[in-house]
Amino acid sequence: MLNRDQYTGCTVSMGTSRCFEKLSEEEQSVLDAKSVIISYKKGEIITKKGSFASHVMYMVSGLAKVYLDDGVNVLVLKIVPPGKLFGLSSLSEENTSFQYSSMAYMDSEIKLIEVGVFKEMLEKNSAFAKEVIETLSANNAQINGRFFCLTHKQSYGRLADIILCLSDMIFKTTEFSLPLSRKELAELSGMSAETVVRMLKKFNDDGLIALDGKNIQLKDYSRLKRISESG
Amino acid sequence: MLNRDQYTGCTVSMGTSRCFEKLSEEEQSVLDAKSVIISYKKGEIITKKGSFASHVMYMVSGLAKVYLDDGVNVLVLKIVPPGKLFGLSSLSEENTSFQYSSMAYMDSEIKLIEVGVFKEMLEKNSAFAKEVIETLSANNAQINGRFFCLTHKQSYGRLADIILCLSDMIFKTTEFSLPLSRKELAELSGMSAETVVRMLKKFNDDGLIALDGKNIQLKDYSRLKRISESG
DNA sequence: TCAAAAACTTGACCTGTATCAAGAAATCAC
DNA sequence: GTGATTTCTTGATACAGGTCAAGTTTTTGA
Repeated sequence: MLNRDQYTGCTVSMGTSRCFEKLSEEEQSVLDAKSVIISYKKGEIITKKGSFASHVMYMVSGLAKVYLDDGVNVLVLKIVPPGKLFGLSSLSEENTSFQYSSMAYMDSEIKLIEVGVFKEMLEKNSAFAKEVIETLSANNAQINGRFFCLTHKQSYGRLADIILCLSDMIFKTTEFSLPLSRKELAELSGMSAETVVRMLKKFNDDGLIALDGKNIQLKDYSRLKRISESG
Repeated sequence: MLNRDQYTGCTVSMGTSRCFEKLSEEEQSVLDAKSVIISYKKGEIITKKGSFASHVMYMVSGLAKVYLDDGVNVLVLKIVPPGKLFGLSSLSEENTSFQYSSMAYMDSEIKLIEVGVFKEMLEKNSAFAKEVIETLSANNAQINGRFFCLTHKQSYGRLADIILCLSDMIFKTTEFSLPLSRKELAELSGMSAETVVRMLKKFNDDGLIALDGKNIQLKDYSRLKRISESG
C-alpha cells in the first residue's frame, strides 16, 4: 500500500520562533527599548482584524487563538503557545492593518514589538530575516495542513486531532483541564458545539478518553491517533 | 447593520511577485545564471510533495495549481498565474523537501531558480528579503480567506467564488473557455464533481451564466457576487 | 478513423452534521 | 448566597451534499 500522507488539524506548529537568537545583544536591546509586555485576561481581545497594525507580538506566557470572523462564523487559524511570534502580517507594507483577530484563551503576557524597529532588524540583519521567513513558512505549512483536515476529514477525526494536539503540543501530558469551552472546541474543529458534546461523549463511552466536565484524560492514545488518521 | 467582513474562496492572490525589481542588474544576472526555464505540458506534474526542494519557481506563462494530496483527497491551495513566485517553502532550512505538489493546468513555462542562489540574495539584499516576506504574507492571507470559505460557505457560494475568481483574476473577461475539468473545479471549490455539474446547471438555468460545454459566459455578475457573498 | 478511455451528466439514495428547542448544570455579579 | 447569565447536554428534525450506478458525450491514441 502507498504511504498515505497525513495531515492534522492540529493548531500549533512545532518549536519556537528562533529569530531573536540571531540578534546581537545590542540589537536585542534596541528591540527591547521599543517593546512592552502587556497582560491580557482570559477572553480579552488582543488584536482586532482591521485595526491599525502597529506591532508584532510574542507570546511570553499564556495561550491565545488567532482567528478569522465574518460576524457569523469564526475560524481559528492557530493557537499561539508561549515562545511564538504572531501577528507577522503587520510586516506587510501593503496591509497596515491586522489581517486576523486574536484573543487570550487564558491570562497571558504578550510582548508587543513596535513594527518599525522589527522591520529595521529585518533590513539590518539578514540572518534574522531568514529566520522570520522560516517562521512564516512553518506557519503556512501548518495552517495548510489544518485546511486540509477541516475540508476533508470528518468530525471524529477532527476532534481527535484537536485533543491530541492539545495533549502533545500544549499541555504535554495525557490529563489536563481544558481552558476552552465546548464552543471554542467547536470553532477549532470546525463544527457545532452540540456536535462536539456528542462526540466527546462518544469518545468517553468508547473508553478513548475519560471526561469529567472540563477535565480530559486520554485513555487510549493510539486509538485516538488512528481515528485522527483515518479521518 | 454591521459591515460583515467578506472572504472569498478565490485561489489567486492580487498582483505579481515584485521582489525581482529590488535586485540590481548584476544580482539579476547572478540569479539568471542559476535559473532555467522549463516547459510543462498541460497535466504535467511540476513538483511532487516530498521530493527534494532544490529550487523555487516563477510562472512565466501558463497556469498551475499548488495542492495537497493525501492519496484520496486533493485540496487546491492556490492557482498560480503568470508573474508569480511559488514553491517558497523550499527556502526553509528545516524542510528540504517540497511541502506541496503542483501541476500545470495548461501548457506553461516556468523558471526554476536554484534555491541556494535565491537564499544568497535574501542574505545580501534586504529589500529583496522584505519583498519575499511580503509575498509570503499575501499568500498567507489569501489562503486563509479561502480556508474560511471552504469551511463556512456552502457550495453555491463556493462555486460562485471560483467562477468570479477565474473571470476577474485569470481571464479578465466575462466569457472564457475553461481549461479545467469539472473534477478540477470540484477540487477548487471543495466538493464532488457531480455536485459541480448540478450547480453549474442550476446557475445556467437561473440565467446567471450561459454554459456550453467548457465555455462559460457570465450573464449576471452582480447576482453571482451576491451568491458568493451570502454563502 | 475507429475503438477505448476519459469526462460529463442525471437520477436515486443515504448519511453526517447542522439547527432548533428545552431542560440541567455551572459560573458570574452584586 | 442567590438570582441571573452563560454554558452544557440531550433529543428531535431536516437537508446539503456525498456516493453509487448507469448512460451519454467527448477526447485520445494507435
